[in-house]
Amino acid sequence: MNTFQKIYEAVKRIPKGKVATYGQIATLAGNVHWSRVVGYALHVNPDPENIHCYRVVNRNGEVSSAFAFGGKNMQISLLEAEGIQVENGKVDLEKYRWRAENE
DNA sequence: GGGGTGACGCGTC
DNA sequence: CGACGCGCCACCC
Repeated sequence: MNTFQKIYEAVKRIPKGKVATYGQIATLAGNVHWSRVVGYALHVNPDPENIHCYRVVNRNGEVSSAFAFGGKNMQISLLEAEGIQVENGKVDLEKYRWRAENE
């Protein structure tokens, strides 16, 4: 199991209508310090259809500005389509943050 | 083979 | 409360 593979698995675990932070993904993948690798892993995103990278937001709940797969607006639209309210490019982590430890 | 960078996170100043 | 630095891993030059 490669590091990237773990990250992808963690991202795929994010349920519909929920979002996860890079830190969450990094923790689920193995180490919280992999936050950078998580970003890079999603950057290469070999399987965007299965890897819902748009559900991953930074620690502030804000979508990545470098999300160039269709524009930041596209990511927000996808999140709203799942029932996630996005305000000013940010989501309410207190309400929409996926809590893996609660599963 | 070595060095620098990157869709980040957290602690400290 | 805002800004800066350090740490981790993988990829590119």
